[in-house]
Amino acid sequence: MVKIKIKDLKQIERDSRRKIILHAALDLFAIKDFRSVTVREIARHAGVSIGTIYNYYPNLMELFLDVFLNSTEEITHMLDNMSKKTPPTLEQLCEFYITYLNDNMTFYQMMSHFMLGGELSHDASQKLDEKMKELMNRMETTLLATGLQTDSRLTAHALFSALNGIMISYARYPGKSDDDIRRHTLRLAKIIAGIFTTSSQ
Amino acid sequence: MVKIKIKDLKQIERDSRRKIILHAALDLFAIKDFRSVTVREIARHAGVSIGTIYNYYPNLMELFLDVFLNSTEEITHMLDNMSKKTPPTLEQLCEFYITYLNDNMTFYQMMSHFMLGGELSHDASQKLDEKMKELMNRMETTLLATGLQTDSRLTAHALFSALNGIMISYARYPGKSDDDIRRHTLRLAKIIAGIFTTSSQ
Amino acid sequence: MVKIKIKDLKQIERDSRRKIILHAALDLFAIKDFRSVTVREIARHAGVSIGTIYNYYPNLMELFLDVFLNSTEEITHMLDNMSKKTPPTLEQLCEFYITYLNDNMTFYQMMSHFMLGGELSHDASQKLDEKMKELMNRMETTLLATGLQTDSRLTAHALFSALNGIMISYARYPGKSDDDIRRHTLRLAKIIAGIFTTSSQ
Amino acid sequence: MVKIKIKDLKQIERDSRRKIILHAALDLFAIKDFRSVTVREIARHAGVSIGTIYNYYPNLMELFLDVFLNSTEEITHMLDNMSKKTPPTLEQLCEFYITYLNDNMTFYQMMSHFMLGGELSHDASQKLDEKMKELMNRMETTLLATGLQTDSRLTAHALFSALNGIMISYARYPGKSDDDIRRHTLRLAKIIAGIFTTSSQ
DNA sequence: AATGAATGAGTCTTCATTCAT
DNA sequence: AATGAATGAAGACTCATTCAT
Repeated sequence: MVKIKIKDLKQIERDSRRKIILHAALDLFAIKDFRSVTVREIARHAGVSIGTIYNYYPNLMELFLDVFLNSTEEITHMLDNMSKKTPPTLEQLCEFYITYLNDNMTFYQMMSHFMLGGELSHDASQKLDEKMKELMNRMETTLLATGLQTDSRLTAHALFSALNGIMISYARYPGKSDDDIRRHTLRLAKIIAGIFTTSSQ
Repeated sequence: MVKIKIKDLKQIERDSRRKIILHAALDLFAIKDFRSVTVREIARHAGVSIGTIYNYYPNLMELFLDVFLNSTEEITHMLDNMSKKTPPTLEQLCEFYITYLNDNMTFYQMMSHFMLGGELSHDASQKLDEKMKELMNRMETTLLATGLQTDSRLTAHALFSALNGIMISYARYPGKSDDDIRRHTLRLAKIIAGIFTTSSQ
Repeated sequence: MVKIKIKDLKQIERDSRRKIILHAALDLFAIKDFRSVTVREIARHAGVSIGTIYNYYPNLMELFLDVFLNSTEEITHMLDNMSKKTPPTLEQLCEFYITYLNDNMTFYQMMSHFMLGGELSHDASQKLDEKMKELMNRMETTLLATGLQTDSRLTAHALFSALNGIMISYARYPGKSDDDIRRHTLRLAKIIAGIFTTSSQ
Repeated sequence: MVKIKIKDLKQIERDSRRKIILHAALDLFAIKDFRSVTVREIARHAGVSIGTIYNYYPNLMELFLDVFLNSTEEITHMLDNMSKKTPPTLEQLCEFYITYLNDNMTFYQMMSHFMLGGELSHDASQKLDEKMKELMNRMETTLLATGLQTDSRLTAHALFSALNGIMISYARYPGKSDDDIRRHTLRLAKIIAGIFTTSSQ
């Protein structure tokens, strides 16, 4: 009994330290491109040693992936919370997602990175796909609620694609402020929502 | 008279060597992630010295950008050629673009890179935007031909976003062959085309 | 208690390794111009990796500066040791300094480098000036002991200048052996000493 | 007859182009450390091609040396012109030389470079020594006029050394303006002049 | 004589990862 | 479990000089 408790405590401690590292990384991504963040920086920012980082992650990529997966989870949770009161309309879903992307550019950069070039271990790949599927489920649910009759899964993919694509087109617009970009990408999100809604009905 | 000819010849030679370098790079991108291609590799592959690379480009990024801009131009040209006979339908346009992306994954990776994190010089940024606009023009034209009445520019952006987004979602699908991915992304392209067509009419 | 000791030991080890690097550099300077010594050479000569060099110095220049500052300190210490028995006469001081310069040509080259073109960080600049002042103090003391009444600081500067200048004029004399140069510069040192002595009294 | 004239004209043209290159280099040295000036820069600034530079100088070092020797000659000429009216006092000589050094820091940097590390060809070395001797002659003459009886050559060397040394001590004084440095080095020059005068009499 | 593109050896520096303590 | 010094492969880029035209 006592043993189990200690074990649990240890696990809790381990988890919390892991979270500290995670958030240290996240903090840094807010101020610079994640590809240029170094282990040393993360260690210093987290107040731990470099070696400790490697006690929690086999390599940097896995840490980055963990940050990404956590964001994906966060999005899913937030969507679920939204749904508790009233299921969101397609437009609300799109707005929410684009707002999240604007607030977390790193999330989008990482998605690009992992979905395209990322050399992921089989295990990591598995986890990634799982989280993505959960996110896709929420999109499909909303699409179905909108009245979509056929190909709901494919259409969810198309919607997901469309929303992600918005950032690629507008995240970097020369001479525009962050606010301009936010406003513009939201407008595009509404258009996408409108098109998918019309065509669903 | 002779002088002018010599000058021209020099320019031609310069252009052709530039192209050799460009294609050497392109070749390498076919077998490995462009971010991991080195100057040395490109030089060796092009049959020139490292120094020569820097005689044509101030740095690696500019070379990469040139490769990207050339691809963008190529797409635009191909679209224009298609249009000469019969203006393409929206579905044809989408199919064409996704096919191109499947054949040139590097193009998509570069787009991600430059549109998101790429530290471009003002000059480079300018060129990039210009080429993107030209591509957007073609999309808008097709959308208008489909019967779209309002917000044609914004809708073109939305379409462009949606198509680009397809790759992010499916370029890397665990355990799927290139052919599977091609088939799948094309199916998504058709769905997107369908949705945009329906909503335009 | 034990902890403190371990800490101390670590510091000692760190200092000693730093010294190893320092002396490896110094060794190399004896056989070739310090501006042409590479990190690789120093690393190999010190028996450490290149990375280790950068663990101790942020860049090559700082290492070079450290070598220079150590020499300056060495001179100051040697002068202090000389003074313990009997304060040196002006002539002895001049002889000693010129002898040191002959034995350590790199010291003089570095002085030229850092005092003229060296792009030093503010911090480095500070350290440099501090050490130079300490050296100047010794010169001033000896001048005062010689009977100088006025402008002792300025005169110390003038003396320092004059001695340094000797090397610029004679370190490289075509067709002369090291011994010839040593003899010649020492003769000039004596003349300088004589002039400053006469004029002080 | 005609042939000779053409030959002469060619020589004149050659000389004038050489001078253009020389002054282009000199111009650049005014704005940046001579060690960081590249052949390309000089060529561009002179309005000639890189190849042309190498038609006039076997390598960069020789060009730098030429710049240096020209400066030395200039100093000698200026001293001779001063002497035409009234032979300068020792103080005037010192003031003049230090003023020149302040106005032409590159001259001093080059002197350091060539006298210390410069890998000069035998021929170049010869030329260098010759010019230096001529400069030394002027110093000796003035010293003799001041009343110096013995060791005039050695004392001239000592004087030369002392003056040169002034710059090494003060060319880089942290937080001082160019004007401050000029004033300070001139003050030191006067002290040197005073000391050498007193001791000569 | 003038040109300037081509050359490529050689430089400093970075940084993920390891492993002895 | 935590530490952080050591490692060293690898990269982009420079620039004096050459030489075919």
